[in-house]
Amino acid sequence: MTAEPLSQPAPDRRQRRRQETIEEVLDIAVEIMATDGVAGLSLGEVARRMGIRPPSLYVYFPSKLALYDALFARGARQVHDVMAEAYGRMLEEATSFEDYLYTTSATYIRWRVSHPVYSQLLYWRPVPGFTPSEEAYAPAVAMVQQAIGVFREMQQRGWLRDDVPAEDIFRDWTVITSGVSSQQMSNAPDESFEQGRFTSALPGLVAMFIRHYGASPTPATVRRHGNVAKRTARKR
Amino acid sequence: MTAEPLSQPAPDRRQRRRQETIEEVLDIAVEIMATDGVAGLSLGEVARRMGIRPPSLYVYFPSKLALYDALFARGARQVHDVMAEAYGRMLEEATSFEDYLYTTSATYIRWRVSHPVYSQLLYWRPVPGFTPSEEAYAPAVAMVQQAIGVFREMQQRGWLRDDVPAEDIFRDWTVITSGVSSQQMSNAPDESFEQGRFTSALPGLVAMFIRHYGASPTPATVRRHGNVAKRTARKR
DNA sequence: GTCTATATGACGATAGAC
DNA sequence: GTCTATCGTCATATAGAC
Repeated sequence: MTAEPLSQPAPDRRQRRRQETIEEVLDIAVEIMATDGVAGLSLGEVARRMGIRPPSLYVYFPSKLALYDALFARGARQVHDVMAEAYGRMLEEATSFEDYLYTTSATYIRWRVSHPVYSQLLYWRPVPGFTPSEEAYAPAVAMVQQAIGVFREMQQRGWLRDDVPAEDIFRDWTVITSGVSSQQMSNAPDESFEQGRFTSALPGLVAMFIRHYGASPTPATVRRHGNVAKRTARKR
Repeated sequence: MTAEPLSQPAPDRRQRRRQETIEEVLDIAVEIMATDGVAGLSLGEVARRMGIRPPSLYVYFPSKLALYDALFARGARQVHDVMAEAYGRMLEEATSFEDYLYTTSATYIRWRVSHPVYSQLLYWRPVPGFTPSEEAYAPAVAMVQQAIGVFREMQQRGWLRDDVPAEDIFRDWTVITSGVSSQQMSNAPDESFEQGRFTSALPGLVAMFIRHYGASPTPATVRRHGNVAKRTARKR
């Protein structure tokens, strides 16, 4: 019948405090991986930078692999959220397939090159013995499904060829986006998205892709979504 | 004045024996990295599999990083040699830019997906603190220069647009080849080049690339190198 | 060139006191 | 939830005998 004594914080407050500590561990882990490599993460170094002793970390993570899994989950959720926002917004705002494709893929590539640690953990699997759990991986699956759904919508708008399955067109586009990200991070990791020697090739690659996969607009499409005539293939 | 005693082998023979041991170390190191990850290589495990003790390895490599450097050099030289052969042969045999581009890039991607360990070491740098020496890196530089030179030759043959620098066109093409390699190794590393879900997209990507960067053949070009009319952009 | 012995240290993880 | 103490393992690397 009495209120919670001050020395025993309410469960939700304790929970929140715990979550804050977990976030701090993840932040510091990312910092360490940025300098020592993804596989160079060590619990001792995390504890040292937090000003605690290594065994205390086991209150929050049962093992080092569990920490990697939490990092994977965090990265997958972040990129999912960023892309879900971009997909949704551009579905409303895009005036052409070129507009849609450039904006969303620039968002994706910018995230990857500005989060190289997550990018390596999520896409390159450099940690021996670590495989992400199904829960951690789920946002990545959702992101792909949403992206394919948007490509289908593009086909229905008449912005995209519909004689090829949306899955295949999307697969080809992932080759481009992952190629730009990979080349930029491998060859010039210190260049920003704006000045990168590979990221700056993106507009040209979008144009190439649309010349191949873009559909000629019907008059109805033009009326609904504006003039996209510039996308039409030039005769050589 | 006397011949070399049997217990003191001639210097060249000793040298050869030494080189054989070095090659064995490299072979076993690759085996270990294939299962334990590139960063999971350990000298103790190498020694165990060779049936020797860890200190004996220091006769051949002064440090673990030196071993990584030798592995990098070996991989860079291998892919250089494979590609130099392909470039040279296709310069003579190719009947079209499509023919040239598909064959050489298939060679490159096949090497990468069938040598995932070297591919990670050369392109993803997963080892904390390791940077390849200039000598080890040299074949990679030579390979890029040769490839750009071939693209220039393609421009002179009239197979490739010459209103864009060969360097830029080649950069765009590396985005495609590294994208296919990266996606295939990340998402389905156990699929072969022939049946891979991304590698099998290569012909379509070649077609897309040529639709954008291919040049219309002049009559003289056709006379010299055969009919390439099929590469001409279709009117939509 | 190979060995034994050893220096030196990090690592992940657990037990149990407070 | 944090600590001390510790276990067990493995690592790279060196010294010096044979």
